[in-house]
Amino acid sequence: MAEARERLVAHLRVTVGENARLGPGKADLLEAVGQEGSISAAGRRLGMSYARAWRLLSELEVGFGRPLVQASRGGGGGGGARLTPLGAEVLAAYRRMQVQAEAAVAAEVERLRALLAQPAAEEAPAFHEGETGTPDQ
Amino acid sequence: MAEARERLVAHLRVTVGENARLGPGKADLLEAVGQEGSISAAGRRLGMSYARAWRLLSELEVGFGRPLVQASRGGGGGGGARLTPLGAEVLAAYRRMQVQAEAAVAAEVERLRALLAQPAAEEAPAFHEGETGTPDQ
DNA sequence: GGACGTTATGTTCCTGCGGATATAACGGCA
DNA sequence: TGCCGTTATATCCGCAGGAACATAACGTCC
Repeated sequence: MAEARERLVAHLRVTVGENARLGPGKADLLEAVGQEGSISAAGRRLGMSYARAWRLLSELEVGFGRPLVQASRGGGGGGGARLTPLGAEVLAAYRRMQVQAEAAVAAEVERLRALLAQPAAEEAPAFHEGETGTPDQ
Repeated sequence: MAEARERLVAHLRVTVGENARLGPGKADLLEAVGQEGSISAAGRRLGMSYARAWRLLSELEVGFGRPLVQASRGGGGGGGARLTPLGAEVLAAYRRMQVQAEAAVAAEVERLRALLAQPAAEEAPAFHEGETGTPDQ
């Protein structure tokens, strides 16, 4: 579900507040944390180090002003992490946006794909002329 | 118009063919080339080196199988570049997708922005339990 | 013919980012 | 009372990617 990112036709990155940026990577990470119940397990599943996973979540927390993940040390299994209500809400919102954006874009992508398939159709070799709108600056 | 990229709420990156990836950076570059009539002038305007601008355009050409920009050396003003019909079409399609995606996403972004504004509303401190779905792997 | 500005590459240097590693704290559990 | 796996940091290292620089070719204009 995270590797499918390679096959998405449209990748979406949204800027919510001033510093709160959310893209496919952090969305997948939130999802993995919610499913695995652990930051380190989520990192392993996504092929990233715990340190990086933690840093990404920390960036989210800074950006949103409060934590999207609530973690605990010690205890059964050593500890764990789960999404806060805010975290779950943010993840769900991102997934909805992703679906909507992909739908909104599908037609144009299809057009582009068709253009890409065309075998070039010789274009007039004429061109040039030095009208450099605003030369140096 | 290129600096406004910082203020976009939704950044869109589309994958058209196998290797043809198009995001805000290359879209702005295509636009600048079309307006300036020169790769180097476009690079200057976007604050990137000519080498980088050329490399990005080359990536596009490889990805789409044929050039989106037609350039010429020598002549009045030293040479120049203009968008091919394909290049203009691709740029226009990307701008349309960007607008549509942003519209499709606007409502959810507004919801998220509202969540971000909320002053936290104390959340139940209860959590934990060690159900590590798929532990190591 | 020389100057000029651009295209078109290659090469070298530098820096930021990610990965790996180390360490400490934590708290159920055997 | 150790043990264990996790959270939470800090530090160091390697490398990819960008910037800067160098060079050559090109064609029009003076």
